[in-house]
Amino acid sequence: MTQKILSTVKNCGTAVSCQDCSLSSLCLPLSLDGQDIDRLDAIIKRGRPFQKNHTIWRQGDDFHSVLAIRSGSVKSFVTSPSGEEQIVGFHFAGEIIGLNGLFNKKYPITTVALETTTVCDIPYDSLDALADDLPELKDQILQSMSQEISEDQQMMLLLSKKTSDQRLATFLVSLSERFHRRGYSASRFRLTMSRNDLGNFLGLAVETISRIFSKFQQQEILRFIDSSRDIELLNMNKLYELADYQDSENKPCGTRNVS
Amino acid sequence: MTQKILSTVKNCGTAVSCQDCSLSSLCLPLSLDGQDIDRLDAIIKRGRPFQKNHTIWRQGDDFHSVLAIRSGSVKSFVTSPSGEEQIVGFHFAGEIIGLNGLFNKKYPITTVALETTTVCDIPYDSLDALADDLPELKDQILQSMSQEISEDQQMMLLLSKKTSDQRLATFLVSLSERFHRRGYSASRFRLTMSRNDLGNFLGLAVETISRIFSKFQQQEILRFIDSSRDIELLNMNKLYELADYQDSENKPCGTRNVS
DNA sequence: CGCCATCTTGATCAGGTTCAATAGATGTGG
DNA sequence: CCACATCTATTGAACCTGATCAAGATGGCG
Repeated sequence: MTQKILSTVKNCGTAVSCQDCSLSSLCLPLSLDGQDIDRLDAIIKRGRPFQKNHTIWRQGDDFHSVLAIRSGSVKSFVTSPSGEEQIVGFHFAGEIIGLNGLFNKKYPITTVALETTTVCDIPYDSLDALADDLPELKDQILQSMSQEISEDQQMMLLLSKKTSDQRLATFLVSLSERFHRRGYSASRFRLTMSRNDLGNFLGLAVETISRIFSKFQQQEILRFIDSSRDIELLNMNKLYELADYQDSENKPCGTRNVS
Repeated sequence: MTQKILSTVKNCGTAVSCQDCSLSSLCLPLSLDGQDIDRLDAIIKRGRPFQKNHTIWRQGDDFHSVLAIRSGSVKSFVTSPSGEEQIVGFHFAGEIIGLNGLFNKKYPITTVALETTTVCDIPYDSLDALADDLPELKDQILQSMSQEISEDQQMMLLLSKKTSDQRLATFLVSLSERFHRRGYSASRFRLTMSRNDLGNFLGLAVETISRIFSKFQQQEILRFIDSSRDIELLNMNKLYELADYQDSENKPCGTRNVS
């Protein structure tokens, strides 16, 4: 069983239509018929890639677009008045970002590319007009925001109640499932964020992240391949056990032995 | 300057219409004209009060209604597979609960009354039908969900980065502003949740909450009147300073000296 | 009035942070 | 292409905030 791994994702080209895009079924999983997709297709702009560390938008910026990530990954964070930053999410190819800026007309978070990242740009004006005509589109947006709320609340539980081991295990399991759902390997992928970002997200110091990775390697729960960013999960059962994870019923089968 | 305090809120009666309800401007701040309000009014059910500790709905229950709280207060929490509970929000008179159950058709959280609580019940079927006709209603729902996301992300920052003192200060400042916005005193109100609930919400042990309240009293930042639930904030500036609060620009003026 | 919940306070403990030093990776220009 | 500079990751040791355990105090409610 050979599964493609994340690094094989390629920008599907700048001239391709939504209908033909390999991400279409993930990107906006709309129940739109052909004609509606064409309309969406017509308003989407495909820009040039963002470089690593490029700020895509800043907290407080006027809302202008929703983006579908075609390849690469980003982090999003809120900044407190005193300048402290809290990463509130990572996003990967096939995911939509910027939706919750729609209704205040301002982006509530800052979003930065973790690596070279290509996106489809869905400008606000056109989206708004389209959404007025298509109730299904609004429903999709609502669905997606509803899911975001649930995820954020799971995150509150993690930050409030879980130990450092449990936090990292939860994170890995959740990444694994996200990749699996999109057709990538559930057990082997690249961590595109730094240890610092990881610690920030999970409410832990960098050093703690490092120590837990070392411990997990020693316990043969996981290992790194070539670099500290390419990870292979060796004992999914143990990870799930540690994580006390919400969706453990849906865990991908046969993930114990790899590729 | 005498402001009504929270305990003076009364159920506005079971026969009153939305239009005449004293909460109408808070409850659903819809830009609905008279006719639309009448339609909403027609579908709202006004049931009898929930007793303290009554479970209004449980995580995973089929979605049936959105509720507008007319008087009283509730807590909402998520439960992890292993049974750990994390309170993700408190809600008071004039607030709407249950919206994010709408699109999975299941309530994603459990909601329990903190005291005797009366609500307006807006049944799902009717709401759904109404929302299809009224794009503004959907926009209101989106707006409200968008705000929830931002609040949850502020909460992530709090749980991940703030000290125990800062957490409690942030909580008090945020409660104060919520009450102020609804016309109640910003400096004196009742904490309807237990120290346990507070600790759970803020990611701290009960004992820690107790100790910080004691410390804050000693520093004359606040005091309790008659009981450990009736609080008066004496030094709002100090609280804001501790809290590093998002909306400190909007803080109510003249809240330093009380009533 | 008395019981059980909730709240407070004290003493000890521990998980995770901080500080510090080293090792490894990445990138740049000569 | 290698040498140097910089950024990122790992590991160790000391420390500290908040948790836990334990014992009273308060108070709401039958």
